[in-house]
Amino acid sequence: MKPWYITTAIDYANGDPHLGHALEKIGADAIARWHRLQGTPVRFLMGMDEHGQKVFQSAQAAGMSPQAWVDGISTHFEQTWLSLHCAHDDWMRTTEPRHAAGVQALLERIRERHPEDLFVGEYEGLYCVGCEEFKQEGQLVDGRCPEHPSRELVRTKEKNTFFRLSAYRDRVLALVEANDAFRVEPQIRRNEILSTLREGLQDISISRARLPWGIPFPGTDDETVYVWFDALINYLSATGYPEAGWDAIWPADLHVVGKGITRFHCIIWPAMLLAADLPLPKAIWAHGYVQWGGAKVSKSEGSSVTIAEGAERHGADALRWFLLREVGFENDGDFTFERFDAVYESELANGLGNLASRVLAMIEKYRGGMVPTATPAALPVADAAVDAYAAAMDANDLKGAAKLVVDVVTEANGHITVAAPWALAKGGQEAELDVVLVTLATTLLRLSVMTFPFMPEKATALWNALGQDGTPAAAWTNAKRPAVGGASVRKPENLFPRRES
RNA sequence: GGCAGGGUAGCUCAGCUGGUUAGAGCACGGCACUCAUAAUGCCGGGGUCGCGGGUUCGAGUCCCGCCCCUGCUACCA
Repeated sequence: MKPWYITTAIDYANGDPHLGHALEKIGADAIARWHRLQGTPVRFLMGMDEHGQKVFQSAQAAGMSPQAWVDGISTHFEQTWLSLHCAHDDWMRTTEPRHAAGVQALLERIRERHPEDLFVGEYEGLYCVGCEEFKQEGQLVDGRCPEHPSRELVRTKEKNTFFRLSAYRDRVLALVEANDAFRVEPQIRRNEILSTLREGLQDISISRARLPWGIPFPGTDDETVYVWFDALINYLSATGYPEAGWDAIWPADLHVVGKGITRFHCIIWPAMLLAADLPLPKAIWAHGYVQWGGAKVSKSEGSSVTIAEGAERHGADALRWFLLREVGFENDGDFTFERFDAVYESELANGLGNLASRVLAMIEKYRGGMVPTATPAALPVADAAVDAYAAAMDANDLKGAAKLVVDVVTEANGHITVAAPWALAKGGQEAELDVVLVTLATTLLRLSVMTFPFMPEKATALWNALGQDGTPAAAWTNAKRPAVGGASVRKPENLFPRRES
């Protein structure tokens, strides 16, 4: 059975991972876990983009070989994602031989199927000797390189191989308009892509002369593949392409990317695949950015919170929860410690954590730790939340799904007040008390399943506290029809301890 | 400049095709309860709905103008 194949953008090996990267990986991980929750085999790809001018320069500046430089960065990124409980199945690095093989095979395939789409042309631009790279008009300040204002820019010509992107404009436009086999989401991003396509496309240069740090361009002496063209292909090369078996994984079901790189994923990448006569990914999801006190967090130089600081505050799962619940996976959102602390305390410590604590304590106190086998009472919000949650997760509405979790917690707390189990115990109303306790335990079981994609460690702790073995990783049927009657519970350490202060 | 999306309580946001006193969560104040992580539940204070016109019996919700914010308009990655 073909796995459900999800990818994140590969990060450029030229700096440290920051919260902006983290949102993407965590969101994609939550989506991957949601599919696994339903028993679907999933393949989750993450990785690193390790070629290009800037990497080469950074390595030189650090006095290292490019490979040693990217080796260190790759390890650092992967460890960071693992520490945030992102459970990828494959870690692709564009400096791996399997990737170079995929890139060259794809180029050769395009040349074979549509030879007219690859042609030699001349690239002309303003070259800064200080930076050793071409500058765009928009990058210039007073007609000079902002990094080296004392140097003259040199108008230079370079022979490059071009990809006839313009030839695919109509087909890509039709696909994006149809929004069926190839979907661009959310809609605001789709609209941007549509307007870009309607304005028309230019052919793009896809090779670089004089840059040794890259994949050799097939059929040339000294050219390397332009880093973006190379990078996009990682999604395909990670399937093993062109080795047998790649089509058991490809096409991707979802590429998760940042809103800043939709042009590459929604226009260039499908055009490349069309040129190669290969299937297109089913969907692209472009998330927004994390801001730090209203300012951009990405690309800045440590002026904002680090991932380590964020994870240390209340734990990795709490950081995951906050990013998906408060920042969100569609629009931009703000990260502040004030907000993080407030959400942690109200929703996790006082909300979910305290609910688990009081319910488990009552089951221990009134029933010796055994969940009664009575039939649970209906809780309208919780019962409806299961389907609503599934719909939200299917739509990548992680914020909405998280809100449903909070709604269920709120309803359960209200139910306790109304049912007053302590009064039932005092009055000897044993049957009624059984119903209340099994209803609450059932709700907790549901919550442990629903929170698993967001907070896998905490969800598992709750699952185990309810006497369940293993993890809720594939337990969606238990959310729909939870059965905990007869289970032996044990109250765990506080799931979400309040902060000492 | 063009295109797109926004500007609603201290903060984060809901408000569909215009209609009774503009809503939620957090924060804040009061009350209740005791199973619980001094948690929870109930009640309450708090808003010129960016600004100015207009249409209408009636506009946060439609039209015009203006101000402000964000993104896309780049072969940077």
